Amino acid sequence: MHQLIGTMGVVDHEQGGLTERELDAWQTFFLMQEVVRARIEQQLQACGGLSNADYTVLAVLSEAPDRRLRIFQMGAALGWEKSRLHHQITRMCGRGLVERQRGDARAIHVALTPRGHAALAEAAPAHSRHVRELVIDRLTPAQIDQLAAISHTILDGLRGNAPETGEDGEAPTDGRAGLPC
Amino acid sequence: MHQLIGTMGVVDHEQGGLTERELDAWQTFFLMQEVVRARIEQQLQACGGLSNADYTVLAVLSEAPDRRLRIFQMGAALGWEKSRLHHQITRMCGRGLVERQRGDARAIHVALTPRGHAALAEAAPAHSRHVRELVIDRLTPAQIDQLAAISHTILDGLRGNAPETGEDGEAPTDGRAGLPC
DNA sequence: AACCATGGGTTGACGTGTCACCTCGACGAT
DNA sequence: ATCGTCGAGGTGACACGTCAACCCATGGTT
Repeated sequence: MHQLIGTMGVVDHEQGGLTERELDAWQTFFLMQEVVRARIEQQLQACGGLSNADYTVLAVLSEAPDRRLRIFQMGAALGWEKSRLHHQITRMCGRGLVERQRGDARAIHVALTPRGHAALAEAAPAHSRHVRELVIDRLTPAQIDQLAAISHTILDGLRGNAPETGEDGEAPTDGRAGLPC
Repeated sequence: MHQLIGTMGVVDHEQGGLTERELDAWQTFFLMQEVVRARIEQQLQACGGLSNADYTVLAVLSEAPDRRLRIFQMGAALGWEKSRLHHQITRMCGRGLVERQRGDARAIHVALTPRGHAALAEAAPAHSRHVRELVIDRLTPAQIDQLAAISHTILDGLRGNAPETGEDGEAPTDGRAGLPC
């Protein structure tokens, strides 16, 4: 089925410079990650009607001190944008999985409801069994460590060069004539 | 910033059974993949206004025999659902990146327009440079091979257990009483 | 006091992806 | 000839994420 034509066109080899091996690694990784993501999402949806985002939020909340967190704390914990989190929580509130609690001044907490906790408890075993089937059990212990090491390395690299959110120092005067490449 | 609380709650260790190392590998992998995805998307959007999906479609088309493909061929090549592809192509048609061509009987081809080819050619070098920065150059050659091997292994495993699209043999008579776990 | 900067939180519009369902021509069996 | 069905393609509703802008309380500056 999948032909692995992935993410890179002919145009690349000459100019950007990825060797055949690098290209293959990247394309295969990218496809794999897409498919794994999709499968996880489907499985979670099928057994319990949670999205992966739902599950993640529930999991983080269930680990929190009082089963509740302030939004920006969750954002920091998950590495999510506040806006994404807001929308997510709004949707989950609508389904009764979590609730917003306005603590006296300014502080808004998001708390796990009994319903949310039940949903998590019900979905968790099947979910981790599924992760095991799809990924963990396919790999040798050595490969699992390799994957962890690779992921850590890449993440560390990413922490360095931030996605330039108005870094104030770039092309100060020109009127955005061309593309910001 | 990121705290790696990832995708799994306390509930898991006991029941579903992932060891600490496995859990860490999975969570780190998942986070890494999310962040890499997001960065690639941002970069592509910033230089040339393409989404990653756009880029992929353009790349596949640019490699095709006559710079055109039938939709289902593209679907097979990319491993995408026909519906996703349809929406994607509709959007890209709207922007003049590709065009639909109705060949005499039944066959509908999607063809790269000059505009689409130009967009791809413009985006490609920066894109592969970016892939290099984010991923390839962070890893040792050995790690690149490991990543490729791991990805291939997982993908092969996935080809086996399909996502059960009406496999005709499951729970034939009951009225969907509980959850389909 | 008036001012503005910051940051937590919100909102809306938009692009993306999935699901379930629909159309329609081709083809085979009766 | 009619029916069934199969596969290519399309459609609409909805969930998810991102972006940019906004609200508003806090906490300095002057």
